[in-house]
Amino acid sequence: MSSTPEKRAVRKSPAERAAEITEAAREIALEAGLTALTLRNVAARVGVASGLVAHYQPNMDALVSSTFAAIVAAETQEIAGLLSQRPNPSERLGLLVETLLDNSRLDVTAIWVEAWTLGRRNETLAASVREQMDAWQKVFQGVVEDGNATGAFNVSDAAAVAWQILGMVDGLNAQSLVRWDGVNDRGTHLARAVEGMVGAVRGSLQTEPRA
Amino acid sequence: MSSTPEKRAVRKSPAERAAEITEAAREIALEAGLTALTLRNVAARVGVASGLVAHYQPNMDALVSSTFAAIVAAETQEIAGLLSQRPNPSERLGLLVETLLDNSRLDVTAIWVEAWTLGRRNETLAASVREQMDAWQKVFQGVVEDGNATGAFNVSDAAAVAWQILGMVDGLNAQSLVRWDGVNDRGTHLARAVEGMVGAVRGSLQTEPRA
DNA sequence: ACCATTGTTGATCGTGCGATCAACAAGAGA
DNA sequence: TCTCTTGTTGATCGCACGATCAACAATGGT
Repeated sequence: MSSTPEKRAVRKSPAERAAEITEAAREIALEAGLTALTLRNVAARVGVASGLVAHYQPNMDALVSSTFAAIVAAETQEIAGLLSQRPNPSERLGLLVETLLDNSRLDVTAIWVEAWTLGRRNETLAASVREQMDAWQKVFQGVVEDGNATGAFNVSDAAAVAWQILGMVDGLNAQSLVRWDGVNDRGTHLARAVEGMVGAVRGSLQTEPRA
Repeated sequence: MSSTPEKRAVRKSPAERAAEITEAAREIALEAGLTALTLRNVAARVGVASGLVAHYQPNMDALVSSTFAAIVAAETQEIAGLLSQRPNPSERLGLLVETLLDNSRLDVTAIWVEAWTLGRRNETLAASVREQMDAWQKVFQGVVEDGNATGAFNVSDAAAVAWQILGMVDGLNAQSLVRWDGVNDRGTHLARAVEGMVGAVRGSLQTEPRA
C-alpha cells in the first residue's frame, strides 16, 4: 500500500508558504466556490495542518475576499489587454461583449454571483466587490468614451452607460450559470442592445472583425 | 417582569401549523436570505420547538426551495397582472422594464441571486429556479410576440430575445444590490437597449404612458 | 556541536447546523 | 370521566466551522 500521507510538512519560508496558501485558495474557489474556502479545506490542499493556514491569515473573511479580488482582477486585466490590441472602439466593444459571453469563464462568473450574496455578511468582501466592479466599469467606460470621441457612438453619460452594459453582461452570464442551454445567439442579441444604448449604427458592433 | 416566553405552544391543526411554518419561512427569507432558513430560526419565529419544524418538512432543502418558489412566483404573478392592464405591447414592455428596476423589490432580487449559487448544492432548489425562470421568460416572450404581431417590434426569435431581456434585468437588479448609488437613469438606458434589441423605434418604450 | 529562532502541529473550545426519537400532554370521542 | 390519538417537546447525535495555543522540531547562526 502507498505510504500514509501523514508526514510532517517540509519547512518553508513564510513567503513561499503564504504563496502556496494563496494559490490553493484560488484553485478551491474556482472549483468549488468561495463557500468552500475553509481552514481545513485549504490546509488539506496545501498539505499542512489547519492551524497553519490560520497562522498566515488574520481570519477567513480576509482570505475569502483577497481570493475573490485576485481571481477577478486577473480576469479584468487579461481582457483589458486583449482590448488594447483592437484598433477602433466599435471593434473593442464588440470584442468585449463577445468575449464575456463565450461561456469560457463560468467559474469566474459563479464567484461573482457568490460574492454578491456573501458580501451581505462579510464587509471586507463587500468592499472588495465594489472595488472590482469599479475596475470593470472603468474598462467599459473607456471604450464608450473613445467611441464618443471618434463619433462611432453618441452617448451623453458614458459612466452610466458603462454601468448598464456591465450589469447586462453580468446578468446574462449569471443566467448561463443556471440555464446554459437554449439561447445561443447571445452575443448577437446583446450587441444589438448595446448598439441601441450607445447610439451606434445597427450592426456596427461586429462579433468577428470581418465576416 | 414579563413572563418568560418558554410556554408550551398551543396545539393546532396540521394545516394551520404548516401554514405558520410556511409564512415564517417566507418572512425570514425576505429579511435575512435563504441561508437564514434554519430549523432553529424558523422554529423560534413560529414559537415552537425545532423538532416540530422538521416534523412538518421532509428536509430543509425542500423548505428552502419551496419558500423560494412561493416568493418568486408571487412576484411574477403580481407583475403579470399589472401588465394585462396596459393596452399595447410598447407600453407593456416599458412598464415591465420600469417596474422591475424601481428598486422596490431588492429583497426578492437578493433571493434570486442567492438561489443561483445555492442551487449548485441543492438540486431541488436548482429545479425550482429553472422553473421560475421559465415562467418569467414566458411573460417577456408574450409581450415580445404581441409586439411582433402588432408591428411595433421586429424580432425573428422572440424566445431568445425574451431570455436576453430577462438576463439584462436580472443583472441590473443584482448590480443595484451592491451598488445602489451612482446610476439613476437605469430605466431609460435599459429602454434604449431593449428598443435596439426588439427593433422598436428609438424612444417608443415610454416609461410613463404620456410625458 | 550547540542553541535560539521560528515554522508547524494537532488537540481543543465554543458555536451552529440537520436530523432523530422517546417521552409528554392536549383534546376529542367513547 | 376515561382513553386513545396525535401534536409537541427537547435532549441528543454526528458533523463542520473558525479560532486558539502549548508543544514540537527543523534550521541557520555561532
